Amino acid sequence: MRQLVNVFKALSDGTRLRILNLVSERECCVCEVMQALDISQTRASRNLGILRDAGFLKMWKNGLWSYYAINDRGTGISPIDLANYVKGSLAGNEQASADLERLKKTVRVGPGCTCAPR
Amino acid sequence: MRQLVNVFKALSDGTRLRILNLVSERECCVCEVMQALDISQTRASRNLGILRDAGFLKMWKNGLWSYYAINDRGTGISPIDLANYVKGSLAGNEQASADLERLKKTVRVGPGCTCAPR
DNA sequence: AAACTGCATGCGTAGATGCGCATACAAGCA
DNA sequence: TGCTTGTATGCGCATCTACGCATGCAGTTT
Repeated sequence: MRQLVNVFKALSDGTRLRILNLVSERECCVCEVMQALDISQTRASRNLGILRDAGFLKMWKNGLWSYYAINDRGTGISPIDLANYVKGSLAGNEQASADLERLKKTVRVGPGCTCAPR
Repeated sequence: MRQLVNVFKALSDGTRLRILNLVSERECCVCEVMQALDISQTRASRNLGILRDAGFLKMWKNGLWSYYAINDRGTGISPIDLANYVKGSLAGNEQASADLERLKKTVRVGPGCTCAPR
């Protein structure tokens, strides 16, 4: 659960989406990201690190430079099927399973509470 | 961009992931979510609203009750291909396009900065 | 009409987040 | 060994976020 939340947190920032857009094009070092996005070094480095920690990017060093690229060994994760994705990801989750169990025991509070959509 | 960020922000919370897990099972009214997740009414209502605003859920009222269900008319989005998804989503984005343009004009600062991975 | 019920929301607060500044660090060069 | 350079990080601050409390509101029941 926490891991899944962190994956989405990593994507919850415009700067990081822009970085992913860049790095999807080709691998980049920090200075290239700074220039391409016109952002500070701190900002570039920090957000690249967040994306790496979340599993989206891999990083390697070559001399003074740190290179970042899409992590092809990442955990597989599109908003139409995202709800389904979430459901699937929580399939073995203890808390989520418990939620589903309690859902079954849920009391339909009112008399008219029979859920008729549309 | 902002819209895409909001989609991910909506997913950046454990309570909301749990709610999605529930509502994927079947439509729910607020009181059911409260009970199944063992959370307050305020918390259930607010997070259901956030998921609705982000496009994940549809909502309809029936008497006193508000029902929520997966919005099947949502914009299509899945972390293996999520980076690719982001890239695709930003394809027509003005800022992202400008980023890519500036990337082309990027100066490779150092002499050894020729990006040799692995 | 009054009381009740399920849900939404303004407000306040504690904690999380983004990022600039300054600095640390490691690698290359003189 | 110093000096330079590309990158990482501790700290502080402004802002955002989640959520409880209290209350508002609409629909139902009596």
